[in-house]
Amino acid sequence: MTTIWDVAREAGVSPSTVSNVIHGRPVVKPDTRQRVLEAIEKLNFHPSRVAQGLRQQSSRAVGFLVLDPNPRWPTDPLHAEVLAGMSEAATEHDYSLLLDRPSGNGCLTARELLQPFRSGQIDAAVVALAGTSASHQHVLEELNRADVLFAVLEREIEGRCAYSVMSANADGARAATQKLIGDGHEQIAFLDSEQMWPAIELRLSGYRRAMHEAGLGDHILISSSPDWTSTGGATAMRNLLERCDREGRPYPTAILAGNDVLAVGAMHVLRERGLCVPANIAVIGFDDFEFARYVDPPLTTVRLPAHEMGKRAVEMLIRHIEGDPPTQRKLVLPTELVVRQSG
Amino acid sequence: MTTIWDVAREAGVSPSTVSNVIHGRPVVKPDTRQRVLEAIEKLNFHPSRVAQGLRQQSSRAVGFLVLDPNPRWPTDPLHAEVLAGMSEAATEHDYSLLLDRPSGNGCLTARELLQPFRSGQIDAAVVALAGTSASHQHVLEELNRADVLFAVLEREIEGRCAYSVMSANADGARAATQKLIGDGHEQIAFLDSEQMWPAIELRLSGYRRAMHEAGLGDHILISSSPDWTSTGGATAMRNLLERCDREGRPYPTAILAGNDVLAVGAMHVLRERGLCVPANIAVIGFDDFEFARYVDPPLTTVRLPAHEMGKRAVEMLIRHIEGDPPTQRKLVLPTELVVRQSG
DNA sequence: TTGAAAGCGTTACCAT
DNA sequence: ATGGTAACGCTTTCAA
Repeated sequence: MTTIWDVAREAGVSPSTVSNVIHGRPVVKPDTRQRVLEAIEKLNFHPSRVAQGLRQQSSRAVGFLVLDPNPRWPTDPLHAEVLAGMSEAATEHDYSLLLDRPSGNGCLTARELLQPFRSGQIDAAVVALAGTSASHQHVLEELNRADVLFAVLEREIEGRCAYSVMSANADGARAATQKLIGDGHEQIAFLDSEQMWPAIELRLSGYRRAMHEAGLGDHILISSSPDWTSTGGATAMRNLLERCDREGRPYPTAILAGNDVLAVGAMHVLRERGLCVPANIAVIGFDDFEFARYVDPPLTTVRLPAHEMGKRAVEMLIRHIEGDPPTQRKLVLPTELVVRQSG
Repeated sequence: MTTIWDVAREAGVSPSTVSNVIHGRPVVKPDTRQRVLEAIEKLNFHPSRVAQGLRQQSSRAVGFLVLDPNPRWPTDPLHAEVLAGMSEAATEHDYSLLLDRPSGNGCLTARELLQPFRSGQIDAAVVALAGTSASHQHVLEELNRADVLFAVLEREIEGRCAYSVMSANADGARAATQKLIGDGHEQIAFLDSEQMWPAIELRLSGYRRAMHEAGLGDHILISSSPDWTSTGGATAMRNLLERCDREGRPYPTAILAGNDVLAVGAMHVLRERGLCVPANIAVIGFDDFEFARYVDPPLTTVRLPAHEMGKRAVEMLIRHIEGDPPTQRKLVLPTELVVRQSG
């Protein structure tokens, strides 16, 4: 491996000078700098980030800590979009991005959680929570107690080095529900999942609120998918219809799905049953993922600024690391109802 | 930061002994080990991966080097699936996963490319190429010359530390085309993209071959999307139809899309024009991404073992790192035609 | 403006 | 079975 010593020797200077050149410190005389740069080029030298990390006690890397128990989480469009945003911000600031899914089957220890921080792999992390508020409370407490730097997605949080980046989930769900109510719907069902997730609690509350506000509290109807896949969404939809059949009550005339992936599965089942969207049942999704406008009929949905969330989260963390901590500890980005044809 | 020295002091032993315990070396006496483990627990000690990396000249990290010029690459279902597979394998072997998209706007230098290796951030990388064979040839040469360990996706490669993990793209495309021909289609168009990509060259060749074999060489018809999004696929489809209109020739009766994402956009346009799939035009996709079975009509497509490719690639690399290099330098995984209803 | 040397946390060798 | 110590490659004083 080529080291800073090799470069120093080649350029006839000391390692300190090479270091100064690398970091663009203005102390070096122009022609010395020139000699050093040439040596670097000639020897094809890259400073060891590892040695730098050790010496400076900082890795210039941020982690993506995904607590989702689903090992295939990167294929979830929302996660992917967040990741893309994170990657963009990291690249811009010359930070590395480390993927960190704790091997834990869900119930992970504080040790596991803190390992990447404590071992110096990352300076900070963006945390994607899974489970109910209650269940991940301890995770946040551990992170806070450990005094590590992190940003949580879709969840409020206090703490010395804690940031939160959210979107207006409740508002979005409320707006979507109100839209349906405005269209004359009264039987509006919500599709969520047994796999809880902070944003879903908020979306659910927005739906509930809108229903109550319209005096439709008695019509609140929820069906849960086993997971966050389209197949799960189909299952939830089927269960819902069967429950109505069994209880002899009319089908809902509108569905608000916890996300677009679920909505896609639900629409598939409706088509199977010969139910027409939106004529027989209106469907609204959540997230506005890439395919929302390409399903048939094009999906009305609540747009979530996922890319921006990832980007902003990383930017906040990097600013904090570089000694210019954002004063805004909590960022709430707007959602927007995108009306297409499904509802 | 808690160091190995703190643990040593707490347990009343030397750092070397602590190190031996950490690595489970059988030289330590059981009760010494016990004392050390207690100290580790008590002090909440995590060995610094950075220091380990420096000392052992190995980071226990693999990189995902994505040469795709699209910064939103993680949202591509195929990339996401590969990433999921990589993540799974990395986690299993206690390796970290580093995301590495060279900031380069496409034409990246050898320096940039090798930086993560040379700087000790990663021990090896999975490389997702973009562009034509010719255009990325130099990238592979640089990697080979630098003697770094890597696995290329969807591209054959020779080299001391080079592996390749492919799927049977050409076979898949050929089978899909033959299926269409068997169904009586003669006017079969292929949708590709100006953004070339190794697998697409193979898919295209499979299509061409099947057409020629059936004596349909004159009917080969290709329309290119500007990118690999559904919107691009829609554009390519529109262009194709307009070209037929302009030239007064009949529309193709079948479409083989370069991937499912493109197929989705294409089907959208067909629906817009009142063309019925598959009655008027059959559509076959490629990849079998999650939503393939949920579009309307459910998409016939060629399944690609993307998850497994990512997983196997990382496994090969790790075996090589750990001194047990796989003898098989090239892995070809099978594709499979999944017949649903679109074609 | 440049250089010498200590130290970041760990491991591997050589002693004991 | 355990301990002392010199590296690993870099940055950061401090001195020249």
